[in-house]
Amino acid sequence: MSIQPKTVREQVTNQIRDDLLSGRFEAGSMLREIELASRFGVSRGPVRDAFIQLSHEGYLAYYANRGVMVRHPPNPEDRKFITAIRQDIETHVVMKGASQVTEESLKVVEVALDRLKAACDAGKATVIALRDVEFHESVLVACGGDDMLGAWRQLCSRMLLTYTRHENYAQTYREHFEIFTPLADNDAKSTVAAIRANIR
Amino acid sequence: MSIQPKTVREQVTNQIRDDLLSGRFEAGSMLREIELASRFGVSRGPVRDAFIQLSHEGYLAYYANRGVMVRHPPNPEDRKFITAIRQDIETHVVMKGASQVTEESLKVVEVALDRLKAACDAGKATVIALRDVEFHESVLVACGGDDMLGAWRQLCSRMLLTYTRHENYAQTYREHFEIFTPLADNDAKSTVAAIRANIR
DNA sequence: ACGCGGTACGATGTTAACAATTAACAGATG
DNA sequence: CATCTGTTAATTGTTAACATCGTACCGCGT
Repeated sequence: MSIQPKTVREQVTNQIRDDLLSGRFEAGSMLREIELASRFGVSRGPVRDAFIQLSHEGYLAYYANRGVMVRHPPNPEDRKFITAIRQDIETHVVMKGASQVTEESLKVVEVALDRLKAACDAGKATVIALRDVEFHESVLVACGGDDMLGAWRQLCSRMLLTYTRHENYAQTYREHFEIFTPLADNDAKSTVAAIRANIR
Repeated sequence: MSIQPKTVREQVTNQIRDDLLSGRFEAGSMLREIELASRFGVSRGPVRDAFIQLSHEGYLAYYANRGVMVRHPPNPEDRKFITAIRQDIETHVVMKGASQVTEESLKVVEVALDRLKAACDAGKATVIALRDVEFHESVLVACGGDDMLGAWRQLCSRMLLTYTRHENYAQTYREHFEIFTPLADNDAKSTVAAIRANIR
């Protein structure tokens, strides 16, 4: 069921994003196309594409003719504000689309939930963070929130850099399970309530 | 003072964006790298980069191995919601940063205002829309809102596709002038009030 | 010592050729 | 007749070579 990215560009993008989230690149440092290209054994093209993409996702800052810089995480003040906006967007999309969730799209959400569970069991914080976001994204997609997805991703990417969660991984899973259950019943209000309890 | 984009990629990106905003590409149609590359007299590389960028800005939808599709404008319901989020973001950033606007960054805002005025005088709606957004962006940058800029751009790009304004171009300019004036005095509250009156 | 300018190097920007993938279509097959 | 499969044309994905830009360094003149 899990779909492996096929193009080199996607693989490179995902790998670099993972490294960024794991803090393997120092904030403020410059990333070089050649270095990463040789590390992955590919040409500069896909790496370049990945840089553009990750710049737009908010992880990197692009400077023409000079390269990309690893961005710093948002400050606590902005972080709080971003959280609020995120809540608003998810609320809006779910309220509007929960009633029309199909069996098919619900399946995708369920897969995302399973993957989150696996990550929680494994206990790797950075992976959990990623799966956490992916779950929320699947919910938005299921509710037909494509129009809002881009902006939402921007906000989330900034958040991921400072992902902090209670140590209780079991609860992380439980909170998301409690989003899934009402969603499966097309119960918008309860779904939103669970989401608002989870995002904080 | 006006800064011409230097790289081919930027020029191509801007040109395609303009065409999209002017409705010269039909929503739902596919865009081909070769066709646009030959039209601009450049190779596929920069066009490809532009496609990635514009996909992330929300104008195009990217399908691996198949190309990019011109996206449809947001429906009225989403449009209303997006407007509200935009207001919130601009309010947040200005409230936080209006007091630390430098002479230098204010100059950029002023240039943006002049360009908007020129567009209003000329009376070309699509150009006005672009300059309108650029003005707001310059305000955000001046207030140090880099962290929020990506998400904000996403939202605006969706809006631009359905840009509707009163026919009174002079008033469009006036409204923005009234944002600029308090900003120059580092008056956050009045600036925000003017912004909220303008975004609707 | 300090400032200035030229030069060399390393990086990104761009290009064109080649590889891989997709979708449509024709023909075989049941 | 419907369906499956192999072919083909068109398009995107990837690569490596070349062009251009920015920076650091070094020598020169003051």
